[in-house]
Amino acid sequence: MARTKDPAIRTLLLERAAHMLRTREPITLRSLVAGTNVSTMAVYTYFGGMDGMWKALRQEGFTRLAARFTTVAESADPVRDLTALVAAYLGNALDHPDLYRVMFDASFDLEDLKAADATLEHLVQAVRRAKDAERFRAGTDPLDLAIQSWAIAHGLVSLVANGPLPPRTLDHCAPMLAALFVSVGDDPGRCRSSVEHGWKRLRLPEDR
Amino acid sequence: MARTKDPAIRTLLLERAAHMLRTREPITLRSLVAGTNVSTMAVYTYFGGMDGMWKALRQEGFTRLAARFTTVAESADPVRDLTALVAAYLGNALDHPDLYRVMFDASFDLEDLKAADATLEHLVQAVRRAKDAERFRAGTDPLDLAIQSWAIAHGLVSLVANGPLPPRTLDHCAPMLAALFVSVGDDPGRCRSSVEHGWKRLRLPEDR
DNA sequence: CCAGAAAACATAGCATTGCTATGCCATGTA
DNA sequence: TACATGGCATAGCAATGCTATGTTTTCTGG
Repeated sequence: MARTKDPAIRTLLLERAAHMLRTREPITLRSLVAGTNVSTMAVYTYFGGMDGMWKALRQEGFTRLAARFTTVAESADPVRDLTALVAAYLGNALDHPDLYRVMFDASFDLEDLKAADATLEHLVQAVRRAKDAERFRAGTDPLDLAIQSWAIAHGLVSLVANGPLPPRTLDHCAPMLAALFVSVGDDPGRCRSSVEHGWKRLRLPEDR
Repeated sequence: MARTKDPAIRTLLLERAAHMLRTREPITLRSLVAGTNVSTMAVYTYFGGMDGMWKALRQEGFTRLAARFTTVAESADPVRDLTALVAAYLGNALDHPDLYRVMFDASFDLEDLKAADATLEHLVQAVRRAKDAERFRAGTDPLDLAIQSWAIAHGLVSLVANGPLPPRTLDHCAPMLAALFVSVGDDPGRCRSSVEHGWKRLRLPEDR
């Protein structure tokens, strides 16, 4: 009945946007389509405008984060796994700092919230497993502890990604997580070991 | 030898910008000077451009934060005071959420860093007093613990101010701080009491 | 007291931004 | 095979930040 959209163009634009974000090129409507052989109108047919493009890019960021979370294998030690998830969170943010900034920029709408919730759910599950393994007290709310872990990770990484603090600041994450886990009932000795093992998954950049 | 700048114009523009930020009006070069009887050039003579204006606004934000910190009276309980400082931090961010967003937006330069360091120093001093009072272990680095407290506050408040999480999320701050303080040696019972007393200073908005 | 100069200030115009109006063309359907 | 629908290209719009240029004001040196 009519011409159909080509999804390849959508991903082409998104990848180009992500690339320009990495290379610190300013992303404008015209600079985005320059070089490609699509016109500015493509941005409107596929995203409804630049705002929609930024939103799609934000979604892409959460998708990548979720993908990275799935690479964290489940072990017999759920506290280790939880720490590893947080380490993966930091690693993802460090690998794509500009994308991370975009993800938590202004204008969080309902769809973004769902994406954020989906990634948060990974943490919730890990907390739940730790609670089932009786590492955490029975009264512990998995969602609460997941949010607290998230807040620690996000607080550190956003202070680092936005400039105020140097990358080595992220080393504070492990002891902070350990303090948090101990406060909800984990044995200090075991906790330290679990966090250390989980934390090893994070590879920090050299230039810090 | 020449005409001199009128500092009143500078503060007029800054206050107007802060007001427009609160009322969610888009701040553009022309909209900023509209209504006032200064021309667009004033923005360039006083700030060197819109970027400079945003930077000045960021500085203003840190100044307000520092002013709020000074309202936190020193008591005999340094852990309580430290908690009260963090509560003041959250309160300030909640009172001026848009200004807070601007403060931690992109483009942190050296001057912004100094302003941030100055406010961080308040926390460092509080930690130092707590350490002197032997609430924290001797090996505790005041700067480290201050940064960790900052990260908790910033993580929570930025997740709230940017949308993903509801305001009541900030309630997590007190237990997180307590967990952190206990992890560096404070007695759990005393810590809980101190944090509770310091936390009371925060007045959360009703609509949460 | 008064020229002169330097800096604040006003006006106008520039390139660039995101967006929309308009027409063309490809493609799936009847 | 005709046609209508929606993707696509072009051109142009208002608004943005900024700069060039002239005017006015005010401090200074003689």
